[in-house]
Amino acid sequence: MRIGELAAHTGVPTRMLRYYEQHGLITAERHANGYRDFEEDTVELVRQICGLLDAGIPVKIIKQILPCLSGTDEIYFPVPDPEMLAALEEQRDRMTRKAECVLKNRDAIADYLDRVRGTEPAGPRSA
DNA sequence: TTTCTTACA
DNA sequence: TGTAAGAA
Repeated sequence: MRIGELAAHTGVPTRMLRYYEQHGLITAERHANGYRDFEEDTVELVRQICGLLDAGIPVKIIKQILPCLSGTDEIYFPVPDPEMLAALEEQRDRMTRKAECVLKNRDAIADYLDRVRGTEPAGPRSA
């Protein structure tokens, strides 16, 4: 599929998709006219990359764990390299802190909404 | 119309 | 990341 379609399927702007490709996060074939041709699988890959990026993981690290991403959301290292493990531990901690912050803000917003709406309806909250 | 590259804000 | 220009 072309970049526009991939963008439509993933919600990621073409600008970023080209950026991902530049950094080797995703790959694409080329049509005779120069247009990029992405595999169907790239849709899932882009979603995984987004998740990682949203979690605050730098492209540099993503490049390292990319070959360890299975078709789903598993991450495994056949041969753990100490440097990478250290980087991953740091990322894990950052994600933990970020998650706590997100939860905190979610509750604050949910609380505000409940009060503004008067009382009854408590919006859908997972936890 | 859509995409390409390069470059600036 | 968004947007612009010129070409295919």
